[in-house]
This record gives sequence, structure tokens and C-alpha cells, in this order.
Amino acid sequence: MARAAKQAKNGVADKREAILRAGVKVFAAKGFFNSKVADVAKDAGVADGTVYLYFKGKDDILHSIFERAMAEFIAEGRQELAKLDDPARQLAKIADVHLSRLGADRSLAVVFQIELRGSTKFMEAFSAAAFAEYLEIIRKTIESGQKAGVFRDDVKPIIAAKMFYGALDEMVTNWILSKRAYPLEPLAGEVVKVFLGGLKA
Amino acid sequence: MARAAKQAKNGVADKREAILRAGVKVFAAKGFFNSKVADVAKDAGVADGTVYLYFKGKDDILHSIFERAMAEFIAEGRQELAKLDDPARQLAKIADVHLSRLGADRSLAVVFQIELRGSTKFMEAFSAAAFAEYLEIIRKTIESGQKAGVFRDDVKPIIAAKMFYGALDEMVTNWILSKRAYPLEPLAGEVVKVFLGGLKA
Amino acid sequence: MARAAKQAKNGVADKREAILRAGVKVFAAKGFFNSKVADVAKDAGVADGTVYLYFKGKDDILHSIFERAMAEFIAEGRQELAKLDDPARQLAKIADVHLSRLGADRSLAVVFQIELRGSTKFMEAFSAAAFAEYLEIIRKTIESGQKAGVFRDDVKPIIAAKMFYGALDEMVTNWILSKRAYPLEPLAGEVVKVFLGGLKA
Amino acid sequence: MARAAKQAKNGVADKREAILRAGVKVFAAKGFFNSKVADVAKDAGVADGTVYLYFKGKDDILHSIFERAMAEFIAEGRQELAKLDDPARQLAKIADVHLSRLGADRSLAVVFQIELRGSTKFMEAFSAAAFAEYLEIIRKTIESGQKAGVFRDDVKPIIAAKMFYGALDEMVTNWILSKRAYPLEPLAGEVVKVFLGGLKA
DNA sequence: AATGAATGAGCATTCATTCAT
DNA sequence: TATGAATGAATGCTCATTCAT
Repeated sequence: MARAAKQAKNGVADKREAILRAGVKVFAAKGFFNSKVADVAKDAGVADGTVYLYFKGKDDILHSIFERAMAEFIAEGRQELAKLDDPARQLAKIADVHLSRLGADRSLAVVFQIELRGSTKFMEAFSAAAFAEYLEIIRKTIESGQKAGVFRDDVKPIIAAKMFYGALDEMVTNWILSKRAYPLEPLAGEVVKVFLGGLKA
Repeated sequence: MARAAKQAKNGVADKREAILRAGVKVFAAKGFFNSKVADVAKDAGVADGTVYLYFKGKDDILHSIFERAMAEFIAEGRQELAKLDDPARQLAKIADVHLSRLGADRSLAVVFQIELRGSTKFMEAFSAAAFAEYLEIIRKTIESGQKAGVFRDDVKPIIAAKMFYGALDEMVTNWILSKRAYPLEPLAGEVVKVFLGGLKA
Repeated sequence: MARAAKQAKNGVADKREAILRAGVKVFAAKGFFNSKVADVAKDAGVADGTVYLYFKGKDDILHSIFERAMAEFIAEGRQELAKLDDPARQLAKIADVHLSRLGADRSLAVVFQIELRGSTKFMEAFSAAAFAEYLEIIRKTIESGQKAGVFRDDVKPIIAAKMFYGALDEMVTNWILSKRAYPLEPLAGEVVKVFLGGLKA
Repeated sequence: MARAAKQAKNGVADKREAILRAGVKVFAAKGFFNSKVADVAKDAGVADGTVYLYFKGKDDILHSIFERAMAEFIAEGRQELAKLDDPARQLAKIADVHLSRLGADRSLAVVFQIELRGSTKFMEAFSAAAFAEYLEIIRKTIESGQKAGVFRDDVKPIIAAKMFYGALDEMVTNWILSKRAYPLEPLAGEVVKVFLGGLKA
């Protein structure tokens, strides 16, 4: 690839990146509906019109934020999971990646937990795609645990998977809304402990 | 009270009620930000301006929907809980009330699960009040179970409470977003079974 | 007239009066366009709807304020003028009544100087009627002075009348807008002195 | 400057100008409070939103009309006055400029005489600034005449200045409201004649 | 590709007026 | 007469999107 073309391509990637980063920051700070495209453009250091060279519109920025992060998220998850055999350890890894990823980027977490949920349209669009895939990873992990005999099999794996996801999700939401600052990642162990061992004495 | 006065009073209550009902319906159908006050007014069978005789504005309608439902919700929860001694049965009751209440009114569930979360402003305002109270009920139930020796005590009750709430919450969200129609309430038993017994075989 | 009927009639007069007084007060304080009929009704101690039993609408209140005050004003002017023979003294009396009347009721003055001028509609409607009559009184006084030989006759009386009125009017407007509090009436003498004697040494 | 840049700059100036001109026209025709921003935009040949690229809001248009006209007005006045030594001739020049300027643009005159007065807010804001400056020019002229011994000094110059301004102002107001069409400028001489010489024979 | 001036559809809220009681 | 709840027309302003340069 010629240097000029490379620069151009990098330039393109840079601007798209800059807009996505600005989107996360601005949406997290002001909320999606209260954010103006002009705010995002300004924060990204580009003109208003430039945003439309990389995204279809405001919605598409949010959509792309989700997709990119989710893809990274899932890729990391799959990669880590492949290294492990034990379903219990695999669930622990999922919890760990989930909480450490979002715990490391509060703005991204706000967008995920709050802004992405403010519309049935988005929820439906998202749940149908990447979110379903994420849930499916958890479900399969549980299912394989059941087949291996390490997880009880009188529970539908999809129900257990939703519970596990819901528990992690609630940890993140509470962490965001909390006035106190505390690390999110250490909660992963607690969640797994209760989820696997049960609350009963 | 004279009949006329009674009618008048009922009329007032009816209108406020009608607007709240219309709000749930319209917000659930189109999303809060995409709903016009005029839509709500029309659905309630009143003039646009009449909405402002009963509510401060559009926000106040959403706020009032939440407060009224949450108050009923918590009241029912407390009442049912008082009848029971066993913490495990109490958690089961919470799950049951939670899922049967929201499972009985899909529109209300949509407003609760989706519309109320679309803004950090609302989330902060709400989580600080009624939501915290709800979580506290669960936490205390767990704590009392730990003291009674029926729940393990190597888990912080607030963590377990969030997990339990998160699990229930996720059941509702998935139910709403699902294209299939299935009853929500029966999932309560499953959730409690896993939460108490753990996933391990 | 029976006592009941009398009371009723007085009651009517009282309410109309109360609304007019409230109108002067409220319009002066907040401006005509920024005043709500409800504000006037409240200040008058009557229900909103009652206003419409005595006036055609908001405009009619302003109109009536003007007409009533102007009628009193002109009546007093004519009465006082009839007592005097000397046109110069008559002009002095007009100035005196003009400034002392408005100087005695700041709110009324505000309505006259500011609120009544905010619309060509009002100005046209008013100038065509009572205001023209007032100007005519001044003009005739000047004309009679010219005929009597005490006023120069190389000036059109209507021009001089407008000048005289304009000078008085400006005194009132400045008085209203001034941050300092000073008596308005004493300026009458000054105005007449210059108007009659001229500024030249 | 390149032609393109020049055009662009002129384009900007043209649009602001066009909106101001449309503002004068529309406000004069329908009154400020009854004029819609959309009316002004339409008359100026721009979109509604474009108005807000050049002005903060509706108020700001009125404000800008006043400021621009008043600045021109005062500049012309000062320039003309500097050419003259005789205070009497200076007053004559002020009257001349005042009446010829407003007499040449009926719409502008309507905005000045009627629309700018319809609110104490505007009056206070305006009187405090440019209007006070105008009155001050008159006052100083009179004062210099008193010092030079050509004007009587038993009259406060500020009182005489207000009288003079009030007289001119009334000429304009009457001219606007009159159904007959007559030239305004010639009245300047009459006003000065009476103001200086007095009405007395 | 990048700009940013221009566009114009869209909407919460106010308030003068009505009318059933 | 008097009330005041109900009405619904009316509008300034915002901001996502376009497009000429």
C-alpha cells in the first residue's frame, strides 16, 4: 500500500475513531437525547457535516459504539473461554471480563447501562443481534456444564444464563449510579460464588 | 357528601387516572422521548392543556407513573412479606410479586424496564428513592436469613440482593423484548431455585 | 330603589371597579402583554370567568382603564379651565392637572405612558377618540390666546398644542423611567415658563 | 480579497441586513407582539432557523433595529452639530435631523414611536443607554447656549431638553397616527421657532 | 474528504376565553 | 351572578440533516 493511501486510510480511521470516542464521552455526560450532533462533532474536532461522512446519523453513532464495543467484548470473551475447560471457571472468566471491561471505562458503561436502554427501538435492534450472541455464549457454557455433570440439569440453561447476565448487569448499573467510587471488578468473584453455590447455607 | 360534589371529585380523579393510564400506554408504545404530550392527552380523552392542570409537564407524568406503581408494588411486597417467617419463602414471594405484577401489565413493564432507564437524570432521581427502598427490602430479607442461619454468611447481603434483583429484572426485560408470548410469573420459581440452591450439581 | 337592588348595583360597581384597579396595578407591574387575565382576576378578588361578565376581554380592560381615566381627566380639565379667563393661566392649569394627576398615581401613569403605546392598534383607536379631544382643548386654548392677542399668531395652534402636550408627556415618561423619586407636579411651572417665554435670553 | 470570499462576506451581511429590514417592516405593520419570527424570516427570504444564526431571538431583532438606527442617528447628529457654533442653529439642526430621518422611513418611525415603548423592560433598557445619550446632546447644547448668554439661564437645561425632545417626539407620533399624509420635516422650523421664542406675543 | 451556513420540521407549554354548574 | 375546570389555538426556538463550496 502506498504511503499516501495508508495515511488516508489511517486518517479515515482516526476520524471515525475520534467521533466514536467523542460519542461515548458526550452521550455519557449528557444523555443521548440531550446530546447534539454538534457537541459530538466539536468534541471530536471535526465539522458537523463530517459526522455524516462516517455515520448515517446520530442513531448510527450510538449503534456503532455498541457494536464495536460488543464485538471487542465478545472476541475477548471467546478467546479467554477457549483457554479454559472447566465451565465453572469459564463463567468466572465471563464475569471477570464483563466487570473489568466496563469497570475500566465509566463512560462506556454509562452508555451501555443507561443510554442504550432508553428506547425500545434500540433495545429490540440490539437484543436481536449482538446481545443475543452474548447471552448465547453464557447459555452454552452452562449447557456444557450440565452435560459434563458439574451443573445441575433441572434448570433451563437459558434461564440460568439470563440470571447470570442480569446479576452482572445490575452490578454495573449500581456501580454507575453509586455516589461512592469503588472498583467493579472484584465483585465478579462474589457473583460467581453465589451463582454457583447458591445462597442457602 | 352531596352527589354533585362526589361526582366532581370522581371526575377529577378520573382525569388524572386517565392521563396516567394514557401515559403508560403511549410511552410504552412510542417511547418517552418520541411521545408527544398531545398523544397522551388525546389517548386520555382530554385537551392538551388539561394535562397541565394535573401534572407539571411531560416529565411529571413519567415520574408519577413510576411513583404510583412503585408505591403499590412496595406496599404489596411488604404486606405479603409480613405474612411469612421463612426468609427463603420471603424471597420466593418477592420474586412472585415482582414477576406477576409486571407480567400482568406489559405496558407498565415496558415503561419500567425501558423508558425509565433512558436518562441518567431519571435513574439518579429514582434510584435514590423508591428503588433503593425496594433493594433494601431484599437486602434485609437476606440478612435476616443469614442471622437465622439458613443463608450462608460469607456473602455481603447487598451484593446478593443486587444479584437477585438483577436476575428478576433481566427476566422482565427479556420477556418484554421477546417476540414470543409466554407467561412471566412461572419464572419466579426457577429464579429462586437457582439463587438459593446454586447452579452447581 | 330597594335596599337589596341598591346593594346589588353597588356590588356590580364594586366588582367592575376592583377589576379596573387591579388592571392598572397588574399591567403597570408586569406589562400588558405579560399580564394574565388570571393575574388581574386574582388581584381583584374575583374568579377568572367573572372578568368576562364586566369586560369583553383583556383588551377591553385596558381600553376601559384609559377611557375612565381620560374622561375624569378631561372633566377636571374643563371644569378648572372654565374658572379661568387668561389663556396663559389656562395652559398653566392644564399642565398642572396633567402632571399632578399622573404624578399622584404612578401605576396609572405607567399604563398611560408605556402600556397604552405598545400597539398601533391601541394608539389608533385611542388617538381617534379621547386623546384627540384632549389635544383639542389645548389647541382651542392657544387659539383663543391668539385671538386675544396674548399669544403670537404666526404659529399654527395645532402645532403649538402638540408641542405643549409632547413636553408634558415627556416629563411624565422620564419621571416613570427615572430611578430617582421626585415630585412630578412642580415641573408644570417650568414647562409653562419655557413654553410661553421661549428659551431665548 | 478573493471574489468568492467577498461574496460570502457580503452574503452574511446581506442576510443580517435583510432580517433587520424585514423586522422593521413586519413589526411596524403588525406590532412587535403580534409578529411571528416566521413572518420576519419569510419577509427576509430566509428560513426560520436562520434568524437565530444572526440574532439571539425575537427581542434581539428589535434591540438591534433600535441600536443600529440610534447609532446612525446620533452619529449624524454629532457630525452636523460640530459644523455649527450657534446653539440656536444647533437646536434647529437637531430638530431637522430628527424629523427628516424618521420622516423618511415611516416603518422605522413606527417601530421607534410605538413598538419600542410597549414594554417597560425595553424602555428601561433603552432609555438607560442610547436614549440618554441623545437627551444629553440636547442638554449640552442648551447649556452651552446658556453659558454663551443666548439662552435664558433661569431654566434647568435638562428640563428644557426634555421639553424639546418631547415636542419633536410628539410631532413624529402624530405624524404616524395621522390618516393624512404630510411631510414631517418642515415642522422642525415651527418647533424651534416656538421653543426659542416662546408662545407669548 | 471536509466544511459549516442554511434549512425547516417538530413540540412543550401558555393563557384568553368558554360554559356547565 | 359567580365560579373555575376545561379547552385548544398559537408560537418561539432547537437541532438533525443537507449541500454548495
